Amino acid sequence: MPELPEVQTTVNGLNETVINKKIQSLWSDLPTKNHSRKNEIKDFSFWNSFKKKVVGATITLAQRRGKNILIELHNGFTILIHMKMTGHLMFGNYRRATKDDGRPKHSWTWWSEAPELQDPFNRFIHFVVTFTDETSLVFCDARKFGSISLVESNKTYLAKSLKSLGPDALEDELPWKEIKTRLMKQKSKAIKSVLLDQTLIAGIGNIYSDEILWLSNIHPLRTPSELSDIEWKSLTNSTKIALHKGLAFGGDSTSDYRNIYGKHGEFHHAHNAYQLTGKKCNKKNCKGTIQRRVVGGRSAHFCGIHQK
DNA sequence: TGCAGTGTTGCTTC
DNA sequence: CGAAGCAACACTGC
Repeated sequence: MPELPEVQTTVNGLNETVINKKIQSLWSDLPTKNHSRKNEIKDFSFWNSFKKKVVGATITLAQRRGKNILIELHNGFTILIHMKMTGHLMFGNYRRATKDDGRPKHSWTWWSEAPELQDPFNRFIHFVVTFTDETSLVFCDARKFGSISLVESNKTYLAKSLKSLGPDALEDELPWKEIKTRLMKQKSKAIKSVLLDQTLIAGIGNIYSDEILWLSNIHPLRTPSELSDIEWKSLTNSTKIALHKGLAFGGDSTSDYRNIYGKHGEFHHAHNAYQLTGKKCNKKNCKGTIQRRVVGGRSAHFCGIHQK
């Protein structure tokens, strides 16, 4: 489930692999006629105009805003990718699978000789950028929730998915007072839900919100209006710690996340709360047990003893 | 076997 | 207006 650390890991990988590569061709099995998602490649007519603008272009830079990936091209356009729940990008020597690969066509559309890129999830590759040197960037997305679109690079602020984003959760100059002011805009909602609101602060998802609240000793049902300044400072500090820890572990592969080289992240071995229902709380001297409870339609995992 | 659960976002409904 | 529910999709686990 790509959240800020996973998206940043992917963006770092893109900058290590695809910069200055020229796009030779595009393939996708997502576009269908008259898809309701206009301005995404899922819509057949958009896919045709997308190809016209992107084929022949050279990649100059990859960036992240919240959970969005921006791939800038030299020709003034930027490819916008959101991985949603199960998406991930991988780079390598891929080719269309053939009968000789010994696998049923329907379960293995693209193939790579590299052992680390031979992943069962590869049967969910739905979008492929092939470069002039015959390497490829593939987008793998089991549930097809991901979105791919195109914007003019100097008008990214107009893109629907970007214009309403709050400040980035990893922005260096984001003091606790700023976070307090932003999150107080939803002062009577559960803090768990408020942390997930991308318009208030961008990049936090369900995994890291659980970890942040566990670290800052705050119960997920507390509301912003109840928090003391000490707790706001703690929340701010914990946000940085949890996200940097996720980054240091190369992201979280609880679900199907892979980095650009096809490797798992390791953060799911380092959780203190997320999906640890029934486990003893790891907090020093805490006798609590992790419990699960639905908050604002999402599952929250927390320790009912030290999170108050 | 069947169905709840899994995350993210945006749209619809009340 | 805001909150709640649902759709997009596929697979896992009970």
